[in-house]
Amino acid sequence: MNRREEIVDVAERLLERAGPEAVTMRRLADELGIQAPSLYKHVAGKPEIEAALQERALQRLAAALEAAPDLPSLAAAYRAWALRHPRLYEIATRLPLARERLAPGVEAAAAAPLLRVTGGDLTAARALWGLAHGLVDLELAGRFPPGADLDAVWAHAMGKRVAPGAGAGATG
Amino acid sequence: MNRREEIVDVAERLLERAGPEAVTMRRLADELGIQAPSLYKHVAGKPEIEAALQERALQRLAAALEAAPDLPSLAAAYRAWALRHPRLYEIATRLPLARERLAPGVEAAAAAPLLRVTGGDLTAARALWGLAHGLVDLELAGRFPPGADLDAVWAHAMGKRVAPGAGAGATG
DNA sequence: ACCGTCTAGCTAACAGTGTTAGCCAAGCGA
DNA sequence: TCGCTTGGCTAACACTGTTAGCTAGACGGT
Repeated sequence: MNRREEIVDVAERLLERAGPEAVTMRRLADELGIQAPSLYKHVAGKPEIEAALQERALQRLAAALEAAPDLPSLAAAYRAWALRHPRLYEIATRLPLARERLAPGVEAAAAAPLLRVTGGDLTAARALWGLAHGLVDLELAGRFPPGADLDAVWAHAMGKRVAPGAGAGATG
Repeated sequence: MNRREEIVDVAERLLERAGPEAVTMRRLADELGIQAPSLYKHVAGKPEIEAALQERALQRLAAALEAAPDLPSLAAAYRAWALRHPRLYEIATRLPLARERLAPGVEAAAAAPLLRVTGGDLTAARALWGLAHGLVDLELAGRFPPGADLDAVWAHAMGKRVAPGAGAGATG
């Protein structure tokens, strides 16, 4: 339908299949059978495409966390989604949030599952987010030594809590 | 002395003063009064420069953490250094570790302060790193809402621990 | 049926990126 | 003095995002 959405679709496929450096204006145009400058008839520039991808990634992440009933399963879901969609996770998380371009409610929707698990405690939810994000980010960057038992790290981190009154639980 | 080190020096200054997108081969050459291709007489390519910067950043971070006696002051030192040197922190942490190019001991030196604070517990140290890194990374990316009380988040996170038997402590 | 306008494509071009090839002057050891 | 190595140089290539300007076709109004 919308050519703009078509462009973002292609960008998302390209990002997941070939990595961020493959998401190039000319490559996008190729994939659509047009020339690169024609993209600018539908999109202001590459940053706008990236912002659209970021919004999608946040929505996907939020959807993946929605079903988790408690802290351990939320942690597992968070990590699992990030590992399955590393490029999307990166773009969701590394890019400074373009809050103006972002459709309203997207940020809140992504935050909701964390807040639910901390019983509405905002500070605890932010700490939990930091913890989960940090572990995932370091794992994705290959920063833990090759043999590191990350399941144990997650279990330890979530078991020792961050959220008040949550129980311990193995993750993988 | 070594022209190679001179190049990395300039790269570091440029990175901190003008941001990563300013660290360009031609800009580096300009700063040294030579032409860009001449850089390749001393350096294999840009990735090598980035690896050298990453190594430096790790050493600087390790030095900043060295003096911290306990968990709360370590957390404060970690956050303070990252906020004061956001570009260096990024390059230390975002780049996949080029372990071969890295001088031996650098990684261990950066990890040591965390391990000390967790009483040698490797799993706890990794969880702690994940927590600190996640909080810092999200803060640097501007991902917490404008009014968020991050001091409280740090206090909560570190107070509720991750390391066994550490006490609570305000951070800012 | 014609006229005008808007849409969505096109080519050519620009400034910038990392990088390679090939030339050349200066220094230095045998 | 010869020859080699060092560290510069210019020119060029393939790539990046982006702009200007042209044009074919569709659509609506008179």
